Amino acid sequence: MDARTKLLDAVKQLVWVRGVQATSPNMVLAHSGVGQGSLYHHFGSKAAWAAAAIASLAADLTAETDELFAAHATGIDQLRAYLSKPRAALDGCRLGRLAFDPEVRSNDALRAPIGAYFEHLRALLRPAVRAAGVADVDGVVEAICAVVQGGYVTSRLSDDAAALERACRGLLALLDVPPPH
Amino acid sequence: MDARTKLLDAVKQLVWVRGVQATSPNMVLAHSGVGQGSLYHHFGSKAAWAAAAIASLAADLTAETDELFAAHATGIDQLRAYLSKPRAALDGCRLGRLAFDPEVRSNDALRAPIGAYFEHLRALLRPAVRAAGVADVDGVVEAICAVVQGGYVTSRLSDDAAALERACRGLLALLDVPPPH
DNA sequence: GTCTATAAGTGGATAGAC
DNA sequence: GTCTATCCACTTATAGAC
Repeated sequence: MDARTKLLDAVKQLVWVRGVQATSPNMVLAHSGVGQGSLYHHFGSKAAWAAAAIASLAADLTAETDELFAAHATGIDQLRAYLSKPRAALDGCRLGRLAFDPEVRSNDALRAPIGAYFEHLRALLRPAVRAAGVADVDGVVEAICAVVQGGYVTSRLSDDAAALERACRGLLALLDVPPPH
Repeated sequence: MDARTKLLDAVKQLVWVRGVQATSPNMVLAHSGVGQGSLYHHFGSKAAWAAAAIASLAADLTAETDELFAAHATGIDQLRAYLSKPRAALDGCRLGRLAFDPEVRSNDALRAPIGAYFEHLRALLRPAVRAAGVADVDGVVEAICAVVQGGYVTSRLSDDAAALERACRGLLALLDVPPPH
């Protein structure tokens, strides 16, 4: 594995668990086992490696989400699958957790790929929600995105991994989608 | 206004807009107009002033939420009021925005008062949700908390203040609560 | 109580040798 | 491409005078 790959993997991991602001060049070096010279050879600045990591995290999550939606034939099955998927509630969503990171807030190059992921997610959800026969399609699409992101938040703050599951289960009940098996 | 009050007000404002990790003693001095000696006289450390600010922000928000619930007689009206309340979507919830702040995550004295606020909110929501006649009361209570917190997240990441409103409106529709006026 | 001075440690980056 | 050395600013304090 070349140095650039090692660096990018280390940054992705650190950004997921600590965010951008709280990740320092020294941490990246320690976690990647690569030297300082290499970091600044492959990436010109902190903003550069943070942007590369966020773009890669967004690509990963987009691919996983596409796969999940493609694996189910009907809109109802897709909604059930999306809202019942196992999630590491206390770790946070690798993209959503960055919403209030000061360095993400102040740098549109970091924020934009995350916004694009959510726009893509809304596009996947829209036909599924329409199939569920609700009246306010856009409102329910946004509520589904929000319940997952907010579930991560309340789980973390209540130190209770079950809160996210409970919120998703509650929304499925309101959608009148029967739970899995 | 004495120095301690000026300091606490400045810290509360900074923690709201920047979080704990990204707020430095120097910023607190600049925003309060107070000298360095006073800061360390009134608060022994960064953790001390951060804890005082979070406790005070939690007390403020608890009081506002109690007032909102007390102002409405029926559970349905309370749910409508809670989910239609105007919110500064792009600023973030003053408590929820701290969920993934590294200094809050690593310090239970900072996290606990926020967890207590959400527990109090769940207790307010529970009878209202029960009155709405849903089957999965705890699930729907958690979904309501989560949709608000997640609405802040998707609003911020999509740079679209309307996303939070849309999510709340969608959830109200699923709850079969008619919108305000 | 409030001030100024000082300090050890880290963050983010550059320089120049190999 | 990778290494070590060096740099300045800032963070989080502590010390001691007033």
